[in-house]
Amino acid sequence: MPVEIPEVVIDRLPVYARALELLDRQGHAIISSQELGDQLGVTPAQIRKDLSYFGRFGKQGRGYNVKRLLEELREILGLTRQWAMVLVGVGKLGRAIVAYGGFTPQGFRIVEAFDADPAIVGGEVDGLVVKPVDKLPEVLQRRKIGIGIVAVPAAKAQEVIDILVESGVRAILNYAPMAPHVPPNVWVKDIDPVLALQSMTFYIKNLEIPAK
Amino acid sequence: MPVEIPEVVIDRLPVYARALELLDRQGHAIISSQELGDQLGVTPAQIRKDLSYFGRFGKQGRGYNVKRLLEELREILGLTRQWAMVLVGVGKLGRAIVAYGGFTPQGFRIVEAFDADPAIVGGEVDGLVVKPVDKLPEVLQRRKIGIGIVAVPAAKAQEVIDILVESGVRAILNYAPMAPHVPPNVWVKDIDPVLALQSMTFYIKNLEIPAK
DNA sequence: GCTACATTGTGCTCGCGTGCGCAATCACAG
DNA sequence: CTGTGATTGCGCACGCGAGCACAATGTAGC
Repeated sequence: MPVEIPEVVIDRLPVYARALELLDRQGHAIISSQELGDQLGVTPAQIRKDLSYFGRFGKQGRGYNVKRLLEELREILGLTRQWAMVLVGVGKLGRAIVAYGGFTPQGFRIVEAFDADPAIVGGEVDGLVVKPVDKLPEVLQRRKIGIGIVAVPAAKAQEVIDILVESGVRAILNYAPMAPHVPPNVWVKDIDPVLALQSMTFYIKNLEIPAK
Repeated sequence: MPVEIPEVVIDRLPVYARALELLDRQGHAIISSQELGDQLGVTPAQIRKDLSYFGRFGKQGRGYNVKRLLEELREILGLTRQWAMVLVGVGKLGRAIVAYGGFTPQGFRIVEAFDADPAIVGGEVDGLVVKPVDKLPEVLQRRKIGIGIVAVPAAKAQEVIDILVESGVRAILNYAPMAPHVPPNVWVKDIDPVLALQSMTFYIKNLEIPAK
């Protein structure tokens, strides 16, 4: 089974997992690819094809056992363990990220915070003492942390990313509005609401009356 | 020129625009597709093909005039005007979004804020008085606002999205962790850091020592 | 246990986006 | 004004992902 799995497929798996979590909480024991597809806005064939990369989880004539499939997906995605993360950049955005309650229930936890500004270093955010960026390599390697969150100004971001990569981080969640350069064994996902807005305006620009 | 333009192309244009802004600020007057591609991590052919959907902006043997191309892109994307937006959901996340300084310099401004919680309604955030969600349709139609930001709990999000759509909103920036349903003439982009993390763990799950 | 029905798993096709390769074109030097 | 060098614009081909369609298979009812 050494078939190369397309990245788009991997990107969809967490979406399926989330839907299954909800279905489970709602008490649904079984679901068909048709129903799941309707809920998520994808074709049933898409779902079946995606899942078939990893095994045969369904039963003909019935569908998928919700709990079972959810567990399989969590296993595939590596979500059965806790993930420790470091935050770099404890400005306004960084503080909002720390305060964001969405990570912890999914097993992601920020365990260290860093900043370059001496005025911020030493301070406390949500129980974490902010450390200077110089200490990043040491702390990362000692604690074997694999995920970094970048919330520094765009101009400083590549520098920070380089340090994270050199310190052994393998996944980066980048909030800085820039295009990161990383080696092929490191994964980056950008969180960029402005880019999202700027592409949507293309479609609506002719249809909206300018705001005064 | 009624050629259908792929959505992926539209998604890349803001990325080009941002790079050009930086180049302009740095004093570069001209840039080739090769150089721009190197900076952004895309192939030069990609950039040239994308731009060719909209016109001929370059000069053979030279490259692209940075200021000129930036202006063209801003025009294409509808970024030459101000965009008014409404925020729905003034909890912790909503407040962080209002406080986020990245929208305004790009011409996007939150001009109204709504919430369902009576304890929040009437309060003030960043100069905006929070209004009850029942007032959404009225305010949206009167002020002709075309963009909505959703920052309510997942369970309430579809309901809010339905109201936004009915009230004439054409673009939605969705921070709720769910899969929205909208008619084909409405555009949605999801901002979902957890999904981003959950797909990256697939690639690094075998390589990281579990955090204790 | 047999029949009718539903839904999966998958081979295959189709369409679209990506990138190649080259002709067209522009700047500049001499 | 002609030659050289560089870079664009674009026709075309390739590859990959999405979805169709059907055989395989499990379930439930009688």
